[in-house]
Amino acid sequence: MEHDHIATAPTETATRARTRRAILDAAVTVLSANHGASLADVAEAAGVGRTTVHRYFAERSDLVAALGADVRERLQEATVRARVDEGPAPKALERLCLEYFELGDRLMLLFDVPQFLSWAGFEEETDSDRVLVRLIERGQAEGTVDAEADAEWLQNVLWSLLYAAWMQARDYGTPRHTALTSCLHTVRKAMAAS
Amino acid sequence: MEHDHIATAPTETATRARTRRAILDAAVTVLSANHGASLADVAEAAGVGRTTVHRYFAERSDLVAALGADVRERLQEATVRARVDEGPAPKALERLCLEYFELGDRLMLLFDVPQFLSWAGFEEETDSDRVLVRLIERGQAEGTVDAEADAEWLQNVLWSLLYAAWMQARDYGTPRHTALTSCLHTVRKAMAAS
DNA sequence: CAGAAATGGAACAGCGGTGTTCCGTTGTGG
DNA sequence: CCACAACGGAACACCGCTGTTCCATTTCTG
Repeated sequence: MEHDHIATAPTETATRARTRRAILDAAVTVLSANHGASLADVAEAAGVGRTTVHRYFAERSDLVAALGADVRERLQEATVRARVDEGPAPKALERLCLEYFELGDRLMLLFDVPQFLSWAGFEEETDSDRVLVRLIERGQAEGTVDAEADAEWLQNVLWSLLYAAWMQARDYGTPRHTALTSCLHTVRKAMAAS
Repeated sequence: MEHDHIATAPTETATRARTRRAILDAAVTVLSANHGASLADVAEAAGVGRTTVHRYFAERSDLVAALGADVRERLQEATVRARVDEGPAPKALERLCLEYFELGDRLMLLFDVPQFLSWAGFEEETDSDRVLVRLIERGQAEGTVDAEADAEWLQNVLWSLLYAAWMQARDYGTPRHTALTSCLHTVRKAMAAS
């Protein structure tokens, strides 16, 4: 046994950090396109040997877990950037959409492979999820967001529309900017107070 | 070789028709829950031997193809039942949502595994898809549906929301009726003329 | 009830992905 | 420049799924 990839305390080399990122990024691309892709596919996409992938992530589940952690981290950062507590709720929701949309393929993983986050993070509800629900509830209290709809449902609506927009940009040739604009338009209408 | 499962002309026995349905139904359930499920899983869910599954569908791809055909057929029937050409577009859209929602797990397959339909049916756009787009365009011409949004985008919106609603009923404990009501509410708002 | 239809299950070979080991090669940093 | 870290690739055993064959058993049907 005696794996050298656990990367514990000793300052992880810059080299290692780079290849690690390359693998994770490739994994996002490959796995978001095909959930059942083999590790060889990931390795090839990362421009790395299959062995090396195993050096960094002993088992497939380890890669998935790391992927989950990575996505969750970026989600967290995006949430912070959106400054959800500032200004009217609808504007904050737009900022949030914008930031989340930038997550790109990682968005697909979040949606398609709930195991990624539930498992890896163990927590069913991400921090970001809670932030989003609270934002919606704030809007409902403000009277700027539809209070007739359940906050959790509206949360799902937002995710679904983001997913739809990204898929439209990915599978159909729609330019990302166009898809995002449509998405924001619909989100605005769907969430607006009645 | 000499397979007896091709089920050509000779009036398919009632028995065979029943087990065939059992397998297809089980496949919908199992595969919608887990795309990578084995044929043994499908067989077990259908209360049938793995051998029997292969007797009806020689290869996995044959099962998938039959599944695609089945789903497309039901989609077609649902579309007819919705009488999309009658009355104002928004009402017709609601009827369509209602019918599509009843497709249940089959909905997930439609969404999650586009290959199912694209492949099997070979046609990228289902008949039902075209009907939906035309309905939306009719509404836009009538002035009863948001004309600022692209019809194809609104089509995706409807599918996404249906998906979200079904998922909410499936994964979270939300009663189907509640989920459907929320869904219709949001669809109405999202599609409404601005 | 007898024959045919339909099924279940065991058993088998083949395939592809996985996880691991070993060793030779590259390249990075002190 | 030289030692050590990092990597690539071949090779291996293992496992689960697949597709197929064969035969015994159950279940329709005339």
